[in-house]
Amino acid sequence: MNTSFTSSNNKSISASPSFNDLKTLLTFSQPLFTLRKKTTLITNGEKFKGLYLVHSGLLKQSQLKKSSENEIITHFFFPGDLIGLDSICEAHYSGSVTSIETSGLSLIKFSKIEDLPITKTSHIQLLRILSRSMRNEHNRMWRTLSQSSDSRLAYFFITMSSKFREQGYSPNAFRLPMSRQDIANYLCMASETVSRIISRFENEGLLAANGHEYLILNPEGLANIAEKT
Amino acid sequence: MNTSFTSSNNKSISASPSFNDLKTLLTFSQPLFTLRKKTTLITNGEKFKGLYLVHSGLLKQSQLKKSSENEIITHFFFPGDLIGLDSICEAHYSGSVTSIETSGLSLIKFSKIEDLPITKTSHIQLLRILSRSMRNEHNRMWRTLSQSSDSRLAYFFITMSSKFREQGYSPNAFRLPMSRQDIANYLCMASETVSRIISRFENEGLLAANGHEYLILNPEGLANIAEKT
DNA sequence: CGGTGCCTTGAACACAATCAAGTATGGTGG
DNA sequence: CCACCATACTTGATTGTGTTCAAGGCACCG
Repeated sequence: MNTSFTSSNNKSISASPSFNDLKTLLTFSQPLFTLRKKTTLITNGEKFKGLYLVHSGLLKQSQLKKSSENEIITHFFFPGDLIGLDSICEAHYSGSVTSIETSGLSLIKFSKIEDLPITKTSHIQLLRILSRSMRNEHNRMWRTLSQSSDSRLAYFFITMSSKFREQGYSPNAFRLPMSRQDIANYLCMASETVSRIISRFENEGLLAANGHEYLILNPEGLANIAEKT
Repeated sequence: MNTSFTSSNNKSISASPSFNDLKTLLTFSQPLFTLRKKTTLITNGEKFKGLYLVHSGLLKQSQLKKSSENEIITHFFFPGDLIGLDSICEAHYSGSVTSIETSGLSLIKFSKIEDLPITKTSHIQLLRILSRSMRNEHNRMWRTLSQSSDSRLAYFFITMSSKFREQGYSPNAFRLPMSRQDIANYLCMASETVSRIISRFENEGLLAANGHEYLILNPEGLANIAEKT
């Protein structure tokens, strides 16, 4: 493995947008527990138990299609993310959630929203979080739908890059634990296509990839590709 | 025009899921007003003013892509639907909303969520509505992303059919005021593709289309196509 | 070492977009 | 009411992007 890549994303979570908005909610948080890599946290159709807060690691939420056995990944959960937002007010979780890396989690337990003995203010906070995540989803949706594979993948790297920047890590050198197949399922393409485009990006000097380690060499170039149809 | 098609969807709205959940909210509803066909209700980036309740007609919400001039339609709003749910807790609406048919609307006015002097119960109702619409969005998203054009269009007709059934109209004979182009933009395909598939469905005896009037002849057949990849 | 899983690369194919006519339809003015 | 035009819709031919199928490479681990 090439050691010129810096992999420094293993410290505990710091500030994330969710945290400031959710102070009240977090007082309900139960003790932190560890989930080994490639372990299922939530199975498909499981009863809603509350929200999970990710402290470390990486998880994926996926829907399995009945017809074929290929999955579609609807979310990656990074440290600071809340798992289950799309199931608040529902009886069951949607899809299944599995850890990609060994992850640290805590459960914010409530079976129904009414069980939360919290104030009007925190309800508004919840509303705001839901609303924001809805808009993000929406944004991601039409991007994925209407853009070429090239711009989707370029945008993916840009998003990852700013995620690391927000958390105080280098935005230009990071490790993504998910496999090519996972990235492909997230962006709705074949893993071969992901490989091919990454190779091309490397030839064009946009980035360097070594296994799961990535170096962003030309952020502007990537941004240009992400923005064009 | 073939008169064997029954077009009976011009009575006022009846029960819709939203209504039971939103009684409190609806007390804020301002007087009903009329919007002529092909008129803009919300321009892109407009300041958030509140939710609009659709009483009659049909509207579309769309994002325009800067690069090309083709739009992507993110929502159709039928009677009983609320416009602006994805912008609650935001300063601005997302995208623009335009009437396809002459429509009757009322505004539920509030600039910020805090302005709503409503109870904890109604906040929970709002949360529930947001949550549900988030899940529906999600569902639609992965469908559109991962299914073939055939199954997307088949699913579209099935969805429309059950929408009419829910509102007490015939699920097998209805009028859809939107153009082929609108349907295409909603499903993220070319209008030619919509035409072609509809023609094929007609040849296969699944449905009959005459302008904007549609007859569902074989719901099970359509459902089969919708369910397969 | 030999295995297993993941990734890369090549070649052929398929689906849907685009380009290009040609055909209805609806609205307007004479 | 009809002639006309503009717009929407349909259909065909061609192209291109991305999938699928297939083979080979590379690293990790026993």
